[in-house]
Amino acid sequence: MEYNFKEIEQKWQRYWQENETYRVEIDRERPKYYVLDMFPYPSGAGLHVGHPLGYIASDIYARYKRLKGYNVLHPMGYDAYGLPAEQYAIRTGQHPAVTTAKNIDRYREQMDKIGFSYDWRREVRTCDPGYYKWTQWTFIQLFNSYYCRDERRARPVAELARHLAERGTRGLNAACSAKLSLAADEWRAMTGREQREILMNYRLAYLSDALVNWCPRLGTVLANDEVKEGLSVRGGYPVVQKKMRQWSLRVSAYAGRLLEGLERVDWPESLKEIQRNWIGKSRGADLFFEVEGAAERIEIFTTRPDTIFGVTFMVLAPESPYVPLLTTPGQAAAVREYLDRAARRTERERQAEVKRVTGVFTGSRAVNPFTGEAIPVWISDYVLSGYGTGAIMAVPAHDGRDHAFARHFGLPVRQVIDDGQARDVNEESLDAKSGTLVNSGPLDGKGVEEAARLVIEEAARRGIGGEKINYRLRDAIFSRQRYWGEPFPVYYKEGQPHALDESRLPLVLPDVDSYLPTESGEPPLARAAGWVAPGGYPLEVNTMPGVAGSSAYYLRYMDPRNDEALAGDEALDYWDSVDLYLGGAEHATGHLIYARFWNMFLHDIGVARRPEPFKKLINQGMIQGRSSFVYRLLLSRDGGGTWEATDLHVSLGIVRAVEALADPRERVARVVAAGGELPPGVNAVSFQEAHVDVSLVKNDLLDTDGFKAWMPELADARFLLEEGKYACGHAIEKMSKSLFNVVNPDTVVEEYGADTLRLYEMFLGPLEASKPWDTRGIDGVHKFLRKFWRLFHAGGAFGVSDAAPAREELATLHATLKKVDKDIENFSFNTAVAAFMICANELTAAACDKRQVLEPLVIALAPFAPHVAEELWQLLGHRESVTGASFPRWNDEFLSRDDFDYPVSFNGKVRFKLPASLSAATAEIEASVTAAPAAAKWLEGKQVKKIIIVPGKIINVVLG
RNA sequence: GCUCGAGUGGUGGAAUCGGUAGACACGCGGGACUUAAAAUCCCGUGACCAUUGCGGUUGUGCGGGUUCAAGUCCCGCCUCGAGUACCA
Repeated sequence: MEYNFKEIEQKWQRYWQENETYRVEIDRERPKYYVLDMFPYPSGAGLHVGHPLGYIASDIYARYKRLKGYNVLHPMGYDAYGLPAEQYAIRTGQHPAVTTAKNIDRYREQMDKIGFSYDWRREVRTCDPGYYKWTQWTFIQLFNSYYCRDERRARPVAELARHLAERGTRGLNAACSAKLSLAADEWRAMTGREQREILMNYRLAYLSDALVNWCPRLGTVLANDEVKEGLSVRGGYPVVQKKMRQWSLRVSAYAGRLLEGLERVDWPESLKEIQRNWIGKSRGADLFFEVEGAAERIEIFTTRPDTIFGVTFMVLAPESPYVPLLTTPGQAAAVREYLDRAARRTERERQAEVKRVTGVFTGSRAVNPFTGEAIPVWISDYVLSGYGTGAIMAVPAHDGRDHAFARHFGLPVRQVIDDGQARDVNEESLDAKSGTLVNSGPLDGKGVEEAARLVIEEAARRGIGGEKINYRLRDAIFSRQRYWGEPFPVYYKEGQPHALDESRLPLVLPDVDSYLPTESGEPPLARAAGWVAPGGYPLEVNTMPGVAGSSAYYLRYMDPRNDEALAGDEALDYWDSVDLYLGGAEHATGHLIYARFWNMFLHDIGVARRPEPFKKLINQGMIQGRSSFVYRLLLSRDGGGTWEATDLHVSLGIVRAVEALADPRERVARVVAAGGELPPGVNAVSFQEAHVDVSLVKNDLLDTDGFKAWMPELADARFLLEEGKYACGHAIEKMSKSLFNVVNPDTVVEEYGADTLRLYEMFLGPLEASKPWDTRGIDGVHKFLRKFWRLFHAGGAFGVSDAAPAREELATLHATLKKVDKDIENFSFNTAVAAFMICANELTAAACDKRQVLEPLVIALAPFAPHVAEELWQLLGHRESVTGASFPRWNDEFLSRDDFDYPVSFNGKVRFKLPASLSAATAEIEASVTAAPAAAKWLEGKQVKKIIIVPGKIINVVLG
């Protein structure tokens, strides 16, 4: 019987569906394990072979854990809100829900063909009202919470209001947008409206006028992680800074906890490093500078308080609130001109011109609190409004950027730190944080660290500053001016936002007649008829960003149909948190920060059971495309002045040979020699490289008939072959439709089967590595499956022997089981597949058909190639599914074969275990030691526990 | 610029704790079976030298170092990739 993968795979996929084999429920008798994939955005292009890489790996692990006896939660769903469906709606008028549902069906169909063990009853879609009810619910909890720094957790805003009523801001240590100081009676004297305005500064979801990334082409604001190098990540459109009234999440309040939490999770070090840099903790001081002739004090943040005696000027960000307060009438015109120019520039332009120094003097002077010296206050866009206080003290001698500014505007430079090397700080700044203080009055002679400490102490004593820790992480802009997203559960009363009553959730996304902004520039939701809360109050017309729906979906999978809570207590207690999360590293500064923040908040309010949502995380690499090329011959009759195209396509080897020649006549002759017929008068040849659809290419050889049929204009194509074959060129590029290098999993499944696809994706290389999809080599794993199948079908028909296996056969089996077990635990799936291949080769060579050997191998192979495993298991006479949850066979007994005294490890290394000392060694070992006198000498008098030898050579000696 | 990571045959990659470098697979060469093809199986395959025979030399980006022993550890470079980018 042949290995008929098509029949087998359809049969078992149907079986799993009909029997709900992967349905999972809470089971207190068994330990739980939660394996999660990052859920996909269902794009119109469908899945290509790169997408399932992580899904296959997590599926193998989930199946393996089931065999180990765990109750495995392994769900899948869709991040269904997003821009492409909305843009498609704008173009075609088709409702994004229709587009999305269609794409989801296609994704599901493709995934089903690969044989995943998801519990599909738990599927979630972020655009489903039953799902986003809880996204909206969480938003209301954020709106009604503030962050208490003393308790380091979120607390109800109602408690904050009580505190303000009793004691004002005294004794209050809370994350806040502004520096507020308020007495209790002041608070009590306020109107309700005024009080709400104050509270808005504390809420974890808050509305404020913020400087935001506005993308005119997309017609929406974007969060920092959605902008790269001044362009939108989606589409690559320019972004400008704009002041707008927007919702934000107070992620910055959690910066410290987000940083510390990284130490408790098992994530790739590189990913943690990215998050650490993004959170960007820096330790320093904040200091206040008086301004001559003004009541205002300028607050700055510096990491270098030790350089305070070197401050020769100050700089404000153009958007700084100090700017209007400190601009003198004489400078007003110049300042306005500078601000106008700064505001007009896109982020991209601003970043491109980093090296160009620009700025303007405010006319005001500040006073250095340590020297009493008056120093000018400037404005420049090299100071960012979003970091620190948006104002700095400039120390040109010890900061490169300040130095460039001082040089450009002729401001003084004063060295206050000496690193012991002769240098001129007028030429180049000395930025290193080491050396001895000079020109610094009482600090002279001190080291940098000590000086910094003394300045902070002195500032604190005088009430003009103190130690300060600053984070780069900023609050997340949380509203989008788009249609296809969660509506905010918010209405406006007297111009102020109020949270909708929870009983009114979900607030369902209404239909609109157009997905474009209104004439007055309002988001599409403003078009919805009757978009008002009870009482006629207008509802919010912004929608939430993508991260809203993707920040707690892993909790919802635990209890996806619960209408009373995000997830019930029983489910939360049992499933706890995600044990293994698999996804791409590109989400490091987006989803993976927001999800941690969101989860920490849900933990604070008693929903999530752990502060960290994802215990272990693995990044699967990207799969790139491998493009193929054909080479069309171009010829010229005037020595290369003008070229004319031919329909002759030349095989790669000939192209290479011709291109290696410099002389045009030799090149022409080479083409003719290869069999190319050229019209008379041709005196130069060249080639035009063109992408060819990779489905027409196999092992770099072109299917020439298929090529002719590919496009009408190629129907008359002719070929210049090598040994009867046309060889294509290739290059590694992004997998993309326009490069004709997209490979769909369906076509691979069609040709080789799902089990081959699964094995091959794993065999391609380490999970974390980025690698190109290269179909050459897929035959190798397919051959393995056929070989494995044949072990059970030695005489053509199925048949295994119940005879006792030989020692060698058992040794092969046990080496394989051990190796595979270890490799799965280390997520080294490529070497696990290799171990199966070695095993199959050895058993084939031994013509082994013993049940005792083959049966355990079926179990071990089941996580990787579940379809063929099920079929063989059934042929072996079992009724129970080998991949079902009720099949926990992968235990110590299954693996423990230490009783084998074979001194053979997997790579064929020979290991002899010796008793306590060398004197007890066998004569053979002594002979080896004699053959290596240097080693023997070194061994003299040492207690030896173990010696590893190869013939005539000692490789490892373990001392006792 | 700063931070992190990686460089191994013709190719993808293995060597998991410092212990026979190149597992496994592709490709390539040779052979068996076959009227033939497919499929399958066997042998060879880092480079150089020697092949009448065991074999010898060299080899993991470059230059040093530690060690009985280095792809692996240390120091200094080179190249490539990723993240970030005026973060005071």
